[in-house]
Amino acid sequence: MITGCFLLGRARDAMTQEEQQLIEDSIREVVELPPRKTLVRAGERIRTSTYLIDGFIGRYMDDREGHRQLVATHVPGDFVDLHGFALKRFEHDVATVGRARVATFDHEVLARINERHPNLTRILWFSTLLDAAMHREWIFRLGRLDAAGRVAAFFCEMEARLDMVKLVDEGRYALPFIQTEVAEACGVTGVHVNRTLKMLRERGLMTFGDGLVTIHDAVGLRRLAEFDPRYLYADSSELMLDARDDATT
Amino acid sequence: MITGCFLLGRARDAMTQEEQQLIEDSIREVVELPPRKTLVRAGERIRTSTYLIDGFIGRYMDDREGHRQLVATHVPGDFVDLHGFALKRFEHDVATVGRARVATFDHEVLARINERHPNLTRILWFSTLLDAAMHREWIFRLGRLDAAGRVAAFFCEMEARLDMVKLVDEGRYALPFIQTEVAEACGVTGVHVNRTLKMLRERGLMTFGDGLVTIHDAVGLRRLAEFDPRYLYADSSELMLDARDDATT
DNA sequence: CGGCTCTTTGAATGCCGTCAAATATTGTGG
DNA sequence: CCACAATATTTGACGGCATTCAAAGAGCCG
Repeated sequence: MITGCFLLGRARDAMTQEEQQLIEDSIREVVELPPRKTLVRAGERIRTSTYLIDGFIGRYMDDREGHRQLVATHVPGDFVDLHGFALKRFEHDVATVGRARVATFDHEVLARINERHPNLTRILWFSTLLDAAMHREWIFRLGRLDAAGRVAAFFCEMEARLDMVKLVDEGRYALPFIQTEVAEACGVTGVHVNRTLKMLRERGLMTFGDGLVTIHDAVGLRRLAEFDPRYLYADSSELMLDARDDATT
Repeated sequence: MITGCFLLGRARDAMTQEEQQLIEDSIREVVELPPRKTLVRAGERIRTSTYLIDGFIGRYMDDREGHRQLVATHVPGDFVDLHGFALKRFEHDVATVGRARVATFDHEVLARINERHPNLTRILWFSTLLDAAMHREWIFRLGRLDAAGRVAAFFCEMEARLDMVKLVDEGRYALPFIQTEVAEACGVTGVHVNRTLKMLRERGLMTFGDGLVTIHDAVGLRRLAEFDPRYLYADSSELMLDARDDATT
């Protein structure tokens, strides 16, 4: 395994041995990226897709005054730019948060997979649908929750997603974000994130500092965030098997 | 054409004659639905997908107190539940807004398409990616725009999407929403939507009442909304052709 | 040590939510 | 067709959460 990491982290269970091998053989190269390195700018023609092996990547949109909104975050095991295969252009920027290691795939090989491997295509499709499910959850949070709920939800989601790829150790996980970046994800100001973190700390729910998150009261934090991890479809293998039922019917 | 409407509205250009026919032959039935009819509830096992021929459909999530957030809206020509084919369960409800007419597809036939028609599969995949692009735009709006910007953006997006399927006549289009529903889409209260609409009216930007939207100053409205329609990929046929380039390379 | 970035805290402003009530519109049954 | 209820729209007053502006402290690196 040249990636040195679970390829397609969680989707892996749904894939056959050959499919896993095929994906791995399709990698063009593996690259190390520095922090805050922009991979794709809005409007550029995209010819490769990126798989995140290690580190964190964000998708950003700017308002007229240049204020950023983080519209998605990616954790190790995410096929970050898979949708670029069909969209060809993004309406947003893509950049690393901390340092990251990624594998790149040319669109020609994805086109070949699309052409010849319908089951694998569906798994890839599924992984882009997960992104959409997370988007919907964020729409809900930004529309209905106050700052505390949003910030709590952000850390709950990161915990749940990182846990799926074994990057959480007893409620603790590394997250190379600064408070301003959390703010950009939650649609609040950095100052207010700071106040909110203080409140979460004082209530004994969680702490965040130096790129390390520690969740002390997962139940309380999830209640504040109205967090229900089902939207992450952690039991995706079950669902994909369901899908195979359809196929053979 | 039994649907009496453009099938797959905008994606149609990217499809061959046979592909269009195949989709049409895959329809199980066409159904009329009353206003506020729930099609799918969160958590239910989904076995069919819905294509919206006529009317409007929304996707809803509720907070703990029962307040709704509209996380997506669908206009005629949208393949509303296509992602249900791979997800099998939703984390939200799906319901009509006004009355609607839909076509339903069994997942078995979608599985067959997935299995045997890679190009058509990619087009369907693409259409789910458009939903995700719209989700991202809404995340940006909810995170960065004030109430006026969000409400303006809502009407701008509806105008642009309905225009693609020829449902806009000189800046006027039918939209069977009440103010509360606009509020649920924009993450503000109904009362405040009312004030915002008054302001938009007084500034000569647009009017909304009795299910009819009239845009008087599209440029001004779009500026207020920071609206750039590129995220809707209206030139999708161009992009899909690009994709075919990859395939034949 | 000095400059940089990040975090933390305070004070004042303001946008939007909540509560409340009046008006307008739609729907229903007699 | 009217009466009445239910639903939508509109407007006002008040309060609170979050932004903005400002500045002080903390950590890091050359």
